Amino acid sequence: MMYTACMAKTQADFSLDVLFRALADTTRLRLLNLIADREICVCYFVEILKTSQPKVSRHLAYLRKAGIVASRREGKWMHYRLTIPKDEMAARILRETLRHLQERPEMKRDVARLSSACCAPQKYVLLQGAPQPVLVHTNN
Amino acid sequence: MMYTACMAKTQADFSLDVLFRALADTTRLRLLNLIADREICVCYFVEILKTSQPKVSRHLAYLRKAGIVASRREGKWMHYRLTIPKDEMAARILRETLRHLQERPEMKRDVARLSSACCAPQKYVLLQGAPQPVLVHTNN
DNA sequence: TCTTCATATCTGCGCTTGCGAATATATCGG
DNA sequence: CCGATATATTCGCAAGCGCAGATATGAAGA
Repeated sequence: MMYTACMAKTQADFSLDVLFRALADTTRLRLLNLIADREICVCYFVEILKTSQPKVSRHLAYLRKAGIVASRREGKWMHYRLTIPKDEMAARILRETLRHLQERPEMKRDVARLSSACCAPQKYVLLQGAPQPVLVHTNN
Repeated sequence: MMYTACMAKTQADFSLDVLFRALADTTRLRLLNLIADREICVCYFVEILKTSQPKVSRHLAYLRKAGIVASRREGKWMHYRLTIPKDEMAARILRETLRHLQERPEMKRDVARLSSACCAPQKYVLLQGAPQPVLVHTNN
């Protein structure tokens, strides 16, 4: 039987290493940190991480297939948000990880850059007219 | 500058994704679970995981380079033990992960098999004369 | 020194992953 | 329908990883 990351979402056969593979990349950790407590659209990731749009999309797709984020389309824009895995242990580890990430200087810097980009989107050509990130309540 | 996993041990430039890559494999998770609270020699891993010795050695080397385990030679035998990373966040995530692993049925089964192998090593040809695992105190 | 045992490393192969570049899809306004 | 914009996917390549099998190293004993 072929085994893909997206099949690991059920409680019974979830294996932790799927989660860890998803977390084992700096770009994805930065994305997750930004996404942790707000719904945010792709163009902001591109702007904050100062990287290419396909790269961001690819990593977001990876996280989506791993069941950690979900997306929602609103017109031209795609909004991404965190989805806590059903598996209790995975959920705990993910929450703990996000909590720790938020203490890291580089991660704080990303969030700060996001705020300033939202306050002055006219400075960022790509962000003009883009829907602003929205803080959400998660059971952190 | 070349960047290798073993360089990530210092507090300053430690990146979490190194830890996550080390955890992103089922064999390594099983090894870590067995190693979590005892010092144990390679031949037991081979016997419990029912896999090849080179495979076990390779994964142990991977964990060693990631700074998660350390080894000690005693005559012919190599003993492996857990080493909590210096980085506080990595340490916490690792401890939390190990705690969770211990609740998983497959992981419990491994530990049970280890006990029975230790109680009756004469049943296991490869383990005759091998030094028995020793429980250790970690700051879990 | 020769042999044996325990463990580590190397070799070659296939699979996965990450990347940039190019291209495709989807939505919107005209 | 057409062009522009936002995002996703595909392609080709290079690097990394996991594996089995073979070989090397290191320690102990005859």
